[in-house]
Amino acid sequence: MIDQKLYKPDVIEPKWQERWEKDGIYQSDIDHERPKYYALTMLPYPSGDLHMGHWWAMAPSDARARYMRMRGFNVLFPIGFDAFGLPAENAAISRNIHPQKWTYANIEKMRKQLRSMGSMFDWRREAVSSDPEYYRWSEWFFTQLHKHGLAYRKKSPVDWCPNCNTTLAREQVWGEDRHCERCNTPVIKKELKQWFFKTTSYAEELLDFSHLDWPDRVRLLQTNWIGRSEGASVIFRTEQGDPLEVFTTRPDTLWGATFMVLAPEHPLVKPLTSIEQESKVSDYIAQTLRQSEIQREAADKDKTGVFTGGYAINPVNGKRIPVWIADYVLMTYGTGAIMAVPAHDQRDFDFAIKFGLPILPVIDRIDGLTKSFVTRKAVKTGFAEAVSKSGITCNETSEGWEFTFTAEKAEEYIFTAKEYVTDKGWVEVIGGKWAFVFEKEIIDWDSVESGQRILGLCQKLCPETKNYKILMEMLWQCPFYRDALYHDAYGTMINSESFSGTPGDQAKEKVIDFLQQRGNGEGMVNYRLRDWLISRQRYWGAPIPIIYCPEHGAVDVPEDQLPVLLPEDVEWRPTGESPLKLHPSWRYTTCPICGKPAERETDTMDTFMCSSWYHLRYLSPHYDIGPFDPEEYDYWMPVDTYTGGIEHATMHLIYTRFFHKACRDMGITKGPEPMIQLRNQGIILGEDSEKMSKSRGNVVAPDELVARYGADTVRAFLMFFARWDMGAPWSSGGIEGASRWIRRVWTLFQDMPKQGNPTAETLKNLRRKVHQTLKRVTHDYESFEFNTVISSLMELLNEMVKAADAGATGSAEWKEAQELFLLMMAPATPHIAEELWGAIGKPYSIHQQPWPEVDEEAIVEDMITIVIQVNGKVRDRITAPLTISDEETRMLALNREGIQKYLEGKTPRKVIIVSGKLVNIVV
RNA sequence: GCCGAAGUGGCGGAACUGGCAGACGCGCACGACUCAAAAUCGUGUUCCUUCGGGAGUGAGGGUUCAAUUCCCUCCUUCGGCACCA
Repeated sequence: MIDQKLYKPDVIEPKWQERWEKDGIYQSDIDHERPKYYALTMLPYPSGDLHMGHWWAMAPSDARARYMRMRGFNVLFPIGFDAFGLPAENAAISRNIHPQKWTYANIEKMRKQLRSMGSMFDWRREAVSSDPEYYRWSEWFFTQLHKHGLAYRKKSPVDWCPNCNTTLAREQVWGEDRHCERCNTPVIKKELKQWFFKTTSYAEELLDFSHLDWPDRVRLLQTNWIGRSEGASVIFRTEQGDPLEVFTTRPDTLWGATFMVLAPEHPLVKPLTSIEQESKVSDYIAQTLRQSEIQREAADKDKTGVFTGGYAINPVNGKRIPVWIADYVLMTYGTGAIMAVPAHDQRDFDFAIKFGLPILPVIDRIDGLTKSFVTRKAVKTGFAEAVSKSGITCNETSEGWEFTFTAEKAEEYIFTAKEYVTDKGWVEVIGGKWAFVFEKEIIDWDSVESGQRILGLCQKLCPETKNYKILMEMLWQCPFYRDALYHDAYGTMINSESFSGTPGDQAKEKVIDFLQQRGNGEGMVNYRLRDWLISRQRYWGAPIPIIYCPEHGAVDVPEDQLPVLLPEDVEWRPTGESPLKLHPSWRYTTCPICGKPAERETDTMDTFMCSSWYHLRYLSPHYDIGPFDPEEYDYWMPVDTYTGGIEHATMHLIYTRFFHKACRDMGITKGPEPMIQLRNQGIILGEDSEKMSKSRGNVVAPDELVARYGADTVRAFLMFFARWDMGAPWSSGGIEGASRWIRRVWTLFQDMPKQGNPTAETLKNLRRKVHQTLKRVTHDYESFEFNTVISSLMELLNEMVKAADAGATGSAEWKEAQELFLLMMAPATPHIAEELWGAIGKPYSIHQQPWPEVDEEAIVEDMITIVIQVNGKVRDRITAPLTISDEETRMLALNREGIQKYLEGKTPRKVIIVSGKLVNIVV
């Protein structure tokens, strides 16, 4: 008897796990009588140990899947392993274990650990991406994409990790020093011929989230990642006649394009480079490449660049403009070339000032800010006074006068300036109007040429300005002007021939029409998103099923020959070459078309390929006439709830959406999206608030906790101790609270019913609390607020303990309370719930019971507390029946003794009554 | 620099739609049980206080009878992007 009273998770947990497994209560099969629910948690990588992060991700997801099951859904909650990838291969190199052996041993260990969690995984549907029966279909998908023109091969510079000896996707390169995602080694560049998937073909559709219930945060991350920008492609020509295409978001500034900048890697750099500039250009290219190897990003932001010696023709005005190269133009974005509009782009402005390139404003300022700085020798006495008559005030400094006014005043100002200007200087107007007033003439600065003429005149009058190459450089020296020289807002076009005067809101559109008519360009949308590089120079991945034939090129391995199996006997040399390249018999084969000698592709696929469709393989992991059984697909897909870490927002979650859409267009899948609802959990940090890692020694091992407290306690604590979507640093002390709670529950259910005479009120209150809790818990499971599920159950337990003390244990209300309590805790702590469910004489299994219904009537409080405030401060409370009217409330409140003293005999100015809640008396 | 999220007791966190801030738990203190300790149970626990009250949700302002909640400015932390044409 005493034994029975002790809570022994190490006994009851394995007992129930075995029973559930034996009875197959978590096997999910097609059942058209019940609504389906596909709950999916992101598949783990078999690193060898199930860590706290896995539990944190999976246990609450499991609880919710269980809850949905009790709600009457036919729930599929599968699991599997993302079993290809680098760590296995690194282990092979460093510890001389075959990746396969390492991986499968890890999987075996993790299966055990996962089972100890007591989750409702349907293990019959487990899929392992490194099984030939799995990667056969990864290869098959590649073939399909290739056939439909969505997979292609191109030579391109790739990021290369010298430590992992592999290509890295852009997404796998992190930080300012551009280090490898996995091992933190700084990456270098390498040119390789690689396979890509055309994710960019789906860029526009990927921006449409209208079918998805996904967190705003993820949608925003994806939107930024895809990086759509609207503008135009404009075709310039080099002087030699080669077309030079640029992408610009500001076609309205075309007349201000005073030079061009190409990425150093741009193919036209060579033909454009003049003999004189050749060495400088090649030096610069070399320097850029070297820098990118080290820390190009971290380098100071000072613009660097070199003139090629070549020129291009601006298609709108036929102007001949110099072509430069600079590292701030990236070959990987747009066309790798830009038209530089220094007056309206910060980077171009900095570049032009630094290298003395012409700057011409072509967009009017919307704020009209106009400035003029006048030196003493430039004007006759009385100038400031004369100007002040126009209502323009000035700030006098030791060197002269600073005038700030609006564009409307400019003409009047210039008129006055003309009267007062001397032959020793000039008066300039900049910002809302660009003009220089000399004694002999007024020159509008409306073209590059007039700018140069003005500068020439200034240099004659003021020899100190001799060093300036361009007018803007001279103005830039004056700090007073800085905020008026450059802007990037849309505004009325100026200095743009017949387009001058076009309002800012129409400018872009009109210029694009004009370009289109003349065949010089067109409206265009550009994306930051790039195609997905899937080639990996590694062994432990799904082989890319391609054979290179000298005659027929890249030929797909025929479907009936899939999978291309990984050879098991490979040699490990950390040379950077895939071990597949070193394998003599595997590599050489014959062409499927002509039968002549040919070579296999030796690269394998990125593991994101495997994880892009695992949710489909779960449906029928052993199906061998297709990647999945269409019948299963039609029943289960799409995934209803997908849970996992936010860190996959821009990689996995974009790839899997792309994959689904591409497959849809190939007739393989259906519907717009693969996963309808997405919820992200936060991250569990170490107790020191740092990321858990072996090197920091702050890793919390779930196995130890399970051994000490039991899985139910660990599950309950994980659900309770922090907001699931936020995560938090681990708190080792806190688990005691969950443990205590579990044991108190156990104790309460072990106690024999006491004799007692509970009052009707006690029983009513108990029932009310039970149903209030049910309402809350139901809501919280629905909305992934797991911490308050547990805290509500803790509150209920406290109430039940009180009710038991008040003698309620023999009542029907008590019985109901016990039942509902167990049903509510069942998803969170499945083992103890099952055990106690049996103990109170209910039939096995609690996990096959329906979720209870809230009795709304039982929830209603009959007596309510109304707060009485005076001037917004709580001064008193009254208890009143629920049915109390506002007028009664008012009278009651005003007549309270405790309130009278705050009123000091004064009549309240206003009394606000919130029915049944609060009275606020304003005095 | 740009975009986004968060900031509440000693700690994790709670608070529905603008209506009693601090639920629940940890920790701590005191008490009961015990030879003793652990466990368990009970009581208390935002701060200040002259014990009347007063202050208080990162800081400052605003709207309102009433603000953790709405608006503006700023600070800090975290995440993402970053010469994106």
